[in-house]
Amino acid sequence: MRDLVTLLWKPPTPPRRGPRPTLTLESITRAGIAAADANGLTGVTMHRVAEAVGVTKMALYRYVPGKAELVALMLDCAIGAPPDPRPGASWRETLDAWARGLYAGFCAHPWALEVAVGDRVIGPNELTWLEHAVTALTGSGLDGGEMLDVAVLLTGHVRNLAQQVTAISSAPNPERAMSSSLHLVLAGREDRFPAVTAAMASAKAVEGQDQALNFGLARILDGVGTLIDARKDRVLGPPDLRL
Amino acid sequence: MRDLVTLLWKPPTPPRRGPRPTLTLESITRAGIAAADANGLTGVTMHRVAEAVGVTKMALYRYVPGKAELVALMLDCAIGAPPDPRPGASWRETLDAWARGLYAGFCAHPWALEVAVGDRVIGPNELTWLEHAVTALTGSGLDGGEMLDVAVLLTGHVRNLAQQVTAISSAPNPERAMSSSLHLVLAGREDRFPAVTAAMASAKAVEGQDQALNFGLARILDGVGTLIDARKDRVLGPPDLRL
DNA sequence: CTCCAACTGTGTCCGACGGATACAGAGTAT
DNA sequence: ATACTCTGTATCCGTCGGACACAGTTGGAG
Repeated sequence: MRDLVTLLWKPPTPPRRGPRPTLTLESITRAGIAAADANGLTGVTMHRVAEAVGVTKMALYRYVPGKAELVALMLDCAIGAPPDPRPGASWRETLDAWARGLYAGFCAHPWALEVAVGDRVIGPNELTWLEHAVTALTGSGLDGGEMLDVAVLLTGHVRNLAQQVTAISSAPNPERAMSSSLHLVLAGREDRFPAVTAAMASAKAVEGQDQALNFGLARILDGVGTLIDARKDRVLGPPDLRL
Repeated sequence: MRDLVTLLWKPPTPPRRGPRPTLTLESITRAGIAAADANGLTGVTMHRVAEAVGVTKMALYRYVPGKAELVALMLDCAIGAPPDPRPGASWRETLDAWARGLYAGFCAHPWALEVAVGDRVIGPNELTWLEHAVTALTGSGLDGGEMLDVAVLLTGHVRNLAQQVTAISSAPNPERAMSSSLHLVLAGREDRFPAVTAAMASAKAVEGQDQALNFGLARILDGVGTLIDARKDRVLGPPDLRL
């Protein structure tokens, strides 16, 4: 059976002999994605996926070694390729758009959040996302490790926020939801958690669902900006203009 | 059966009649944590946990409605209470220590990372962590929503980094690992991902495992600091001293 | 053209797991 | 002492991932 690295990175080669495969890796992956979008990751069953593409469960194992590999394929396919950056844009603009694009992708496929964790083989689409982020920072004065760290930082924020938003929107009553379970638990215990209680009261409903995303993004990019400025200061003297 | 909110928030009340329960919610939770620490989340089975505490699988259902609730209890118990902040410390110092403490907790229980996602009932320990973060920011000039956003931002970064580190340390050869799978995939494809290739080459092995944590933490706190300064400027005029 | 090897999809089987239900025993209140 | 309540157990079921053997199909070698 083909390795996961091979599945992700090498184009599928049709065999020379025997009956033609009736399925495609991509059709299976698409079916899995559809199932996951509809019913979440627990809704993705070998049986269900096979049914969706019109074969028996065991036929899938001719294409994929197991469910874990299928899910990995689904992840890279669902995330897709990053959009081309606007030419001439600053590193900040580019990274901002980059992060929002990733955010949109995760919001469209909430199950991907549960999958994109831990030690896993990175797929071509995912690596292309990383490539774009590093490219945006190339020439900024940061070293390689710092560029990768920035990408990690942004990814983490995006994933965290996407989690929060999908959790809220999948709640029974998304309109009034705004961390309803937090309110529920906080009720009657305000004395034990005064700061959180005050913060929640002060936050009211002014927070749109994208507010936290914007906030964190601005904070992170501000922090990166000060680092870049500091690097430039050390090399070129005080800067005469800021972003 | 007791609700998850009740299990998390109300102390267990021994019943009035019938035989004494041989188990404790806490002993079961501890056994689950031990199993998860040893074999990961998939290693946590009702059967195994029951075996560890010396009863049959079904006996656990007298204490816990199901596996999901058990895992929720395990999470709140494993995270534990946050350490008391050093009195007199600045908001930045406090949040820095806060984040590092959370990081240590997640590193000690990597399975918790897979669990602390999505829409879930928050437990007392987890809420206390949040309370401490908001407390550190009280009086800084940020409004409630912003304080909560900062906590979310820091949590996301910590979780992301803990994920990365536990993935690396659980790899077959942690010494040379440093994103070994990335190297593996990148080999022979340097032309397709030039920026990432260059960044990895420039990053070499100088990056300690805590480097990315420190980097992101510094960036985020820098960004928060500039916001706080901006708020103070607007209210009090230009500040005469900085942190 | 024939035969063989390679390959595909199917049916059947198994083990692990989460959970439901019925039941027997233990202990307390009356 | 009796009745009631609660505990732990044994048994059963459905679902899921996966192993395996088998039959049918296809293309290349003789």
